[in-house]
Amino acid sequence: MERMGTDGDAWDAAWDRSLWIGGCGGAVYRDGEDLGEMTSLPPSITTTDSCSSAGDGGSPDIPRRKRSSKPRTRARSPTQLVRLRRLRRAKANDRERNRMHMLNHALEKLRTVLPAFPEETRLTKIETLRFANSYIVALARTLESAGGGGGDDGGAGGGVRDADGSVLLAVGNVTVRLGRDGNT
DNA sequence: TAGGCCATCTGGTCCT
DNA sequence: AGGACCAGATGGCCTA
Repeated sequence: MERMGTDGDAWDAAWDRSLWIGGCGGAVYRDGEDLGEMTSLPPSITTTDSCSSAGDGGSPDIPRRKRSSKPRTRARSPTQLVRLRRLRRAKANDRERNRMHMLNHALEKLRTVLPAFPEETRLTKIETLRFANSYIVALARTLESAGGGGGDDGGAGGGVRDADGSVLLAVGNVTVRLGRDGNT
């Protein structure tokens, strides 16, 4: 499997140009699984017969209403049902893939607004979320203390003003320096 | 080699 | 019926 880089502008460009898989054609079945050989269908897939009995009145005690000339669902052969199920799965996989890509894209954006780390130490997903949380708390504390407020719940630390006017923020076990112009 | 991280597939559930 | 969201399973890649 090819691993896709998720950094910044190139990713954005690819995303904007919709280069991501645009259909179900690319789906790969694990271990060459062939659903065509399935002998039973999941409960969610019902045959036309069962649908029609339920839909037309349910219990056998109740007199059946006159059948509409147009069936609610088209009759499908088992082969057609298997194909339909495969198609739906492939489409669901595609959507799920895109959903995760969007999630990763958002995570990548979040990384860019967090204080920079050396290139080699790219934050993992969980680290990014935790650090973002601590960072926000620390920034909020700094704002609060700048406005004369107080309060402390033992989480990320507040800011300490440096000699040159920049603010030192304790975010977890990392100290971040915010310059007077707001840069880190 | 074990363990961490990640992408992907999958089935279930809820909602429209 | 179909889409969104979620969590578990699986397998690949990388590093200590």
